[in-house]
Amino acid sequence: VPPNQKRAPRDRLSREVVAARALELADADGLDALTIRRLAADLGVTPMALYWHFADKGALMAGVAEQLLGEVELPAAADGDPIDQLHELLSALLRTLRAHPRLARLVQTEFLSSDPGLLLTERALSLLHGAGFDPPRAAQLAVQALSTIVDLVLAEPGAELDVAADERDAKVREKRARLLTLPTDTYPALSASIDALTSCLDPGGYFEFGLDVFIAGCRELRRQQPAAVSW
Amino acid sequence: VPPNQKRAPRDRLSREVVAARALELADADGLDALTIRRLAADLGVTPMALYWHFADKGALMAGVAEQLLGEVELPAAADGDPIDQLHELLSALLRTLRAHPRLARLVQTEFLSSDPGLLLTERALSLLHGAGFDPPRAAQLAVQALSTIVDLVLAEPGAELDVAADERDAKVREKRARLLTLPTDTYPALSASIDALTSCLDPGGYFEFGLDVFIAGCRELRRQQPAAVSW
DNA sequence: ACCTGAACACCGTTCAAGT
DNA sequence: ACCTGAACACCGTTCAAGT
Repeated sequence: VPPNQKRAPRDRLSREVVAARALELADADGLDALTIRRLAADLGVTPMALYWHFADKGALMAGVAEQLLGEVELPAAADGDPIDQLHELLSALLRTLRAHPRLARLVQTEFLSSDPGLLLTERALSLLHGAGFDPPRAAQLAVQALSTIVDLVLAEPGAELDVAADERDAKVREKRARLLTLPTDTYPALSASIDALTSCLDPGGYFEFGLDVFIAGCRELRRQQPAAVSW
Repeated sequence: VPPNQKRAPRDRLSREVVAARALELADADGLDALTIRRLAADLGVTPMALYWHFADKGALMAGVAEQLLGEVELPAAADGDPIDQLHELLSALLRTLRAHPRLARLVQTEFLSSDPGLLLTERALSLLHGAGFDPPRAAQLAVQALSTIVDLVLAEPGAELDVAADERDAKVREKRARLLTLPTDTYPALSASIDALTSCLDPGGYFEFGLDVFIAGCRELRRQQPAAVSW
């Protein structure tokens, strides 16, 4: 529930201001709280006003995803190991998603629905091809790479992204409490991992390690690939 | 839209039959089509009847996830390389999710909310600990492993799991058509990968490769870990 | 071109009541 | 214990109308 700051009283709407406000709203209260009607009220306008700028809710969501992915600072094209460059590309995406963790879930399905998303995919794809993967494998790895980044953000221990910020602590405590009731004889490893599953002492290390698993997998599988072919 | 097969006329409801029918409904028409009211109508009962068996929709969803994860055939505990065993464990999950791809998205958030999910997590966790990862890293990798499997199912090219089965082909064609309009000079790699992004010639190979990336990453990072400690 | 207003179909859920 | 019935608050969206 954000401070109901009405925007500048009576200027015109546009795709950009609608998407930008939607992004703020979802940042604060979560994706599920982002409804046409709430957003319209927040913008001081009738729900139907939004339908002038977006065909339907799906288009609005795509617009929000576009806005978000537009914030990713694509690293300059360089030479050197393509897998190293992929690592940097994914880090750039990660930085943006970490700034808007509640929107990560949305982006998951919208990488191919806007220019910034397509550009990101293009870069990943081209780097993986440069690394020697054939077209279907490069395509698969590109998608999997982006998904992995999204998942890391969504699964950060203790983040609880599906509730509003002020309910987070309560939800974490409840989750911990439930895990603490588990019988330690049937769930020994789990019982010993409750802390690690419900809080993140070192977020930097968490994200680095998660990204490294994927990158290490790519490096390893590259060796088993035939030499690069042009497509 | 499934053939509206009313169930046996007037027997009692139970958590199990409700969850089972919900699973069938979501299998056929997708998760978004699984509403309390539709499910109730399908079961020949008032919406409110379901609230006797489940506290709210979230609990119903958790029940469906439990039903689904209960179908996973956990491999017998064995000795041998723990990472090999993890591979088998993940393959078992993959088999179940491939049989119910539209439910994969649901399962993503419910691994820790039912016995079968907890057992799966426990096994993964314990194998990763056995492989030499410290508790926080083992916990992270366990979660990441399960997420990776889910993502592979969700992202299978051409699956289009968010629409009903009979709309799938139309949606794939539309997606292809949109990608085909992209300028090939700014999206060269993407333009060359349209087939790979919209259809899966060899699903078996797709899933095997996707799983291998993760497993290879685990093997690689294990070397950089200190020796196993007990916790 | 841009927005309002009223209406529709659908949703999850509460609360009281039936058997 | 198990289910119904009526009601409420909220959704996305259509359609006609205003300026």
